[in-house]
Amino acid sequence: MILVSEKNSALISVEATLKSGQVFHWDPLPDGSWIGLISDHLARVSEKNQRLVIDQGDPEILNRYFALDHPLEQIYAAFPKDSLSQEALTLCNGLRILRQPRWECLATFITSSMKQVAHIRAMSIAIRNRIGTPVPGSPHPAYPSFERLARSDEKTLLECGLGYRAENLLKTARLLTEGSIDLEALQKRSTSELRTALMTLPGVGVKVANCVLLFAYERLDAVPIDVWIHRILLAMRNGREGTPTQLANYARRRLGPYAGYVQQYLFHRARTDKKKARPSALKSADPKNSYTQSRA
DNA sequence: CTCCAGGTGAGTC
DNA sequence: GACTCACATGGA
Repeated sequence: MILVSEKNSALISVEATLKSGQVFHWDPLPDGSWIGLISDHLARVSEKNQRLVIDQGDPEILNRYFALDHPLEQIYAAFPKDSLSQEALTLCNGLRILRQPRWECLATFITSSMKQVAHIRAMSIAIRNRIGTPVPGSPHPAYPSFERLARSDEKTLLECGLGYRAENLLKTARLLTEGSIDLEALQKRSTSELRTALMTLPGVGVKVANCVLLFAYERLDAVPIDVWIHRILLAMRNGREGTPTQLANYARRRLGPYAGYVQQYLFHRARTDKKKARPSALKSADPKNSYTQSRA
């Protein structure tokens, strides 16, 4: 057992990080630890005193994956001062934006459209069980490479519950196999060039592209705007609607230099809120939603 | 039963 | 650019 983050005291909440809807490839074990695959690298981790404990796996790979070098103090200092952002910060303290393998992240988010987090995970596990490559000790096979997935067919993916997303995932896997786009080489491009390139792939619109930018390319200012974040932005604007472009600009200004981080805290907070912050709850004149009055 | 979910792409103005 | 609509699936 290795206490990785002891030296630099890197704060982390493993549970918030792994359950925040940025990754779908970890399973909780009865003893409180988590087992998962990073590509085909098997790892088991747990948490002690808000520090990462590596029970199994390569520390170098895991350090990088869990982004223990992200300057959380600096990121927290840059959080907006409104009460909703500050509440999310308190409730999700230690949540880190991962550095995920590009393809896995891209593939899972192509399947994410109009699906709940639990469904996305279910589809991913179905794909892994069906056409993934087995890894000894792992509860599920590794996610198939794009070359491997490209050799599959639409019928198989439909049987994994993908519905209309099957065609998009298959086409994207085939484009990558043909070499039309090199996911690794794209790392060197500017954020906007990278976003444009990703959006040429079937099933990748601006929201999925921003997820991949944030979760796999370390563009910490990228803000995916899904239905939850859309609702929150509206509340921050006192209900004032806007075009997608206007809301994106607003989010960037309002959430600051680490807008992607703030967004993930807001997203996780909203989804795990015991009060079940449904659309109606956010729009209501409930005095608890006092953040609607605050300004950064 | 209806409603919703980490949206996208095609058609249209 | 922005708006409208269809698109499969499964849980609440």
